[in-house]
Amino acid sequence: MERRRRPTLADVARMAGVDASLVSRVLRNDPRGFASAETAERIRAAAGEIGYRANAAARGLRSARTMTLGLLLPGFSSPVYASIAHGVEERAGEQGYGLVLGTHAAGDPHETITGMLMHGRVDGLLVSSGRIEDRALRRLVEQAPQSVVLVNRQVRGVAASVVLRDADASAVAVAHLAELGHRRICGIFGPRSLDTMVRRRRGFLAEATRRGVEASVVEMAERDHRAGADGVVQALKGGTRPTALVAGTFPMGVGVLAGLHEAGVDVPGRISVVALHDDGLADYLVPRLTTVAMAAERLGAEAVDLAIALVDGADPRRVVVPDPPRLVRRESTASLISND
Amino acid sequence: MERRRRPTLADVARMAGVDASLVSRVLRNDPRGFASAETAERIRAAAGEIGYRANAAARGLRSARTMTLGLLLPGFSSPVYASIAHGVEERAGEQGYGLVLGTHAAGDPHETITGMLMHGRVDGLLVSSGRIEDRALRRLVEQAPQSVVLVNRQVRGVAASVVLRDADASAVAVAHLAELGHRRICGIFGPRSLDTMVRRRRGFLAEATRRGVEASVVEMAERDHRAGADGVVQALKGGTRPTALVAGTFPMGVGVLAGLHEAGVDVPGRISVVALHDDGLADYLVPRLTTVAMAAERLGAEAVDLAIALVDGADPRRVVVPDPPRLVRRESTASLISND
DNA sequence: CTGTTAGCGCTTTCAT
DNA sequence: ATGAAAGCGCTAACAG
Repeated sequence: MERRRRPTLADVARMAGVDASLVSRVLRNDPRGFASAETAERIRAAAGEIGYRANAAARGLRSARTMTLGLLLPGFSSPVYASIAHGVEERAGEQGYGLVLGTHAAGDPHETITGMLMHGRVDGLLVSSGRIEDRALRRLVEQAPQSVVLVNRQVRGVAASVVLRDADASAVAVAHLAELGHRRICGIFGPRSLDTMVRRRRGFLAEATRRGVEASVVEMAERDHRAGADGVVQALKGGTRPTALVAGTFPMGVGVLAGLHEAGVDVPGRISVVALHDDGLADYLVPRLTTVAMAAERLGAEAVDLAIALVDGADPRRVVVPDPPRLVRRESTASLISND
Repeated sequence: MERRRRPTLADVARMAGVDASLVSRVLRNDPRGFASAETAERIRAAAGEIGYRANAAARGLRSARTMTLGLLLPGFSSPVYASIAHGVEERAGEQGYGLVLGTHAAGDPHETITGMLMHGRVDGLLVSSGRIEDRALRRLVEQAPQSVVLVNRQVRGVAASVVLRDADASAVAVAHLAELGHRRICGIFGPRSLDTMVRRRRGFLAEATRRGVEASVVEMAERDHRAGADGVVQALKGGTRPTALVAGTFPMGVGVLAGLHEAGVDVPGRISVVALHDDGLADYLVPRLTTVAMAAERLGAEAVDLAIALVDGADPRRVVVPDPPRLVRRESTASLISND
């Protein structure tokens, strides 16, 4: 079977009886080179007929722009990453950018990311991963300061980042519980090596103090289902006997529910539970899980905008997505009926 | 701030006192051009010192190979897609291929995919999505028969595809339930427009027949949490009074559990539940969900291998991942204690 | 309004 | 074992 050659600019030019450069300008709507309406039409018709598509490599080589962004994720497992990826993809598409995905489930993460950037495969890189060490990131940014945006993370020495209002999200959770009458609340968070966790924890403690609520914190090494379930054991073991639990991530919230069920504790009868970050799954848990929704998709979108701005020469900056965290009340929280 | 130019082959060549073409050969270990050990060492040293990285666009332009594969997904939500993506990413990495991701959450899916291929951004395309219509796929394959691999899907007229043993997975679920003594089983599946669903349904009915079990089927328009929960209502409404339910997907299984809880039906006391496809979440549901695990990651890996083979000129073929579906017994299934 | 020219950085014959 | 030269397909500067 003959594999026919992909049509090139020259083919279109020949067909329309004009020069290739004119075809290039017309097809890109280059403002510096208007063709007569008639010629333009002829060119477009020719291009359409033979199904011309500009070769991305040639274009990239010439213009030193790939119109592609890289997104580095730790994996696809967590719903937050799924949301971020979705937001990134959508916004990138709107802006005419393609998306190269890298998870560093496999191989050396630092090699993966530097590779994408250094080979010129992408114009900018969105790094949304807690697993890459701060100093690797700083080194990378030294080499390519105009190309790296941190997503859902802040690192000293990296000037371009986008984060959510994590502290406020915790505050919303605590406020909700306090209004339901809870006076002893335990927060179960992930490791302090993640700055999201640091902010959520800080917001949690601050709001508790503000409201005169007794707060305790359990710190887990991970932030997945298991960490939530294991965290429950620790939360119940202490002498504080909390009547409400705040889970630092959505998966932890799922684990907390499972852990409490395992321990024979009724939710929300005896203990109320709120998780930070919302997900569609919440409606199908038993009981339906009350959450604090944050704008994870917008986080991705803002990161894309920032990355493109950097590529265009703008100065790096730190963005906080302004959307206020929003309580999604379901069945895992209830008024405290004193049971001391 | 001076943005220093990225080093090129010529830079390395100048530094090592040789020609650029030699540098190219040495750095790629081109078998046709051996340099003396000493020269090669000098070249490598120079490249290392200035941090030379081949420009992907130039390389792609010249060699008409991008060393990049495209993966089209409907989204990141479902755990199966997450697994497939993970398998694809890992295997692509091992083979030296990059990965361009496209979901068609945004925009016209057909445009998204043809675009990636037609602009020469990718050497091959893995399509793992039920949302693209068969005829769009056939049209695409006509244009680029050596570049498209269907993942977890088969379409008439598309010769390259990789699928799992869906029918066998259903059979494993039915066999398990039959062995526990269940004689009336209802399967809740997604739409018949998805060939995975057709195969799972067929396997379900075949195994039921083989074992002399009374089987009924509920067909839902979707295959997500909600479809599972809604499916339960239908399953319980009929006169068949099943003692066990098979959910066509993992999310449906989650929904089934939720729906049964809502209906006040004890699992596994009154009804047993099995879901097709496994996920880590299963251990954190109430009750822990029994599943049939399929090799979704390997599905992705096999798709990558097939795509690369096609690019290298091999003939398209249909692959069935041989790994047998495997029962993961948890708490949502139990022996039938007669309750007629 | 349109054509000419040069060259992005690399790989690949073909010489030597 | 190494070099010279051509060119992948496109865009951009400059002419006209």
